[in-house]
Amino acid sequence: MAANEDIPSDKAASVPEPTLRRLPLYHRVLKDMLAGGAERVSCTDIGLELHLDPTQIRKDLEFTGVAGRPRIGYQLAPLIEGIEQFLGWNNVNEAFLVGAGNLGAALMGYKRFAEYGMNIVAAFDTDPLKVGKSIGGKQILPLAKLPDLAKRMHILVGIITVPDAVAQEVADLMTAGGIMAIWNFAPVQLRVPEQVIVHNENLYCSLASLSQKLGIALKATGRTR
Amino acid sequence: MAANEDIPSDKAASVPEPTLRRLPLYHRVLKDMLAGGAERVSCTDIGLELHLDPTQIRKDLEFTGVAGRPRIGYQLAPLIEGIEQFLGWNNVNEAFLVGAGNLGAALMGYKRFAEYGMNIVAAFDTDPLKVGKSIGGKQILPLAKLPDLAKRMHILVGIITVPDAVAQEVADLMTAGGIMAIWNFAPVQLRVPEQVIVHNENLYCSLASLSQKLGIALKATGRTR
DNA sequence: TAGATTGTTAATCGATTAACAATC
DNA sequence: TAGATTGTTAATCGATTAACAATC
Repeated sequence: MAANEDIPSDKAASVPEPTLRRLPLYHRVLKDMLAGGAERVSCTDIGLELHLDPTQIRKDLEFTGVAGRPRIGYQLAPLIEGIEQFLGWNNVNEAFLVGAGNLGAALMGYKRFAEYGMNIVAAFDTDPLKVGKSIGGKQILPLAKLPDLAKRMHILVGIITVPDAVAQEVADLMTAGGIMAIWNFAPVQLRVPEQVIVHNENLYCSLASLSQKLGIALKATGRTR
Repeated sequence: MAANEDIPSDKAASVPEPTLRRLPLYHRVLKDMLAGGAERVSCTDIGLELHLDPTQIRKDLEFTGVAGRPRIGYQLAPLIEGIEQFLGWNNVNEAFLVGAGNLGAALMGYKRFAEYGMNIVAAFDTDPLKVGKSIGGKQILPLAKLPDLAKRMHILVGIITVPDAVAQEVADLMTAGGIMAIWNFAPVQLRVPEQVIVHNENLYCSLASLSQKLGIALKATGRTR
């Protein structure tokens, strides 16, 4: 219990989730400003753009290790670079996507994922009509080949965009293939070995929050549905 | 400063966002249990399923107003009903979706949105090749018609699945049509009148969080990319 | 009865916000 | 110089977790 050292990796591990989710927002704003010809930026400027508190932004930016200068603000270019570095966007992760339906195709078409540190290198499906074709320049392969290929290519990220009923099965194939992080779009609680990171993108949960707020707002203004 | 009354609408307005996002998870688990023939459930059971703390679940469920009984737990059917009631899933909101690309098509295909209180009634696009067709039984109409139609049909929810560059323009059309809540999938900060609720579904932000965690995990286990 | 579970109050934890000295 | 902005510490706020009496 002696020390509470600032081992860098420990520090990185302790980044608050909200900070992690705000950094990409700053990144985008900063890029826009740079494109607009600016060279420097203050937290006040960013805050105005995103409706966020400048102090919070300053605290978030501190995690990147990029320093600003009092009265001057931050140099745009190094700050952008610092965020990219911190979020690991320079080390691109290769990913396999399973489920070449509409959602899968949409993700395969997100050209800018590569800029954000992820590159979908292939897709998998069980539908014989889809296998063999390609979307956005990425081949669709038979699902059965996933574990072997993942191992051979050292793929560490898997994206699940299949119907609920088969999501667990797909997750099993992924972990069998050595995949360490799963981005799961199926509204299902996946059971995976504990070292595997799962990120659930459950649209029903987002929707619930949105419609509950709308309900409250309508009630407040006296409207009814 | 006299009282701090428990006006129901005030209470509803103060539901913590995390609670709002967990309730749909409970709902799904409870539905599964009901389908499996169970009649009652304890918070311990739910917690085991979702890897969540039973006390937290109990606190969340309290918001719905459904009471459990010590030693017995909650009756499944009334609890499910209570969550649906609380989240407003009985009052289905009609929604317009703009951007009939892959992502838009995927959302139009989510058959179960209706169960979760939202029904996409039509889509809009500017692409003449898409206008006039339909996806999932929903017509694709020319974007220019949105404001009028939204007003006439009293549509209150808009979903934006267009490319970044035109998202603001679409948001403007939506607010012009009286839309009160926007579910925005474009990674863009929308400027809207302050009474309009915006929910950003920024996949880049989710991705950032996932890949940063993966980076940490790899560093911890000594692996490199 | 004994013990599991609810409902609720108190303690902890972590993130946001405020305050302010340092400084360019 | 004066004043804006950073960096950092302290205060506040809100959510999670722990504790425990009530009760079935």
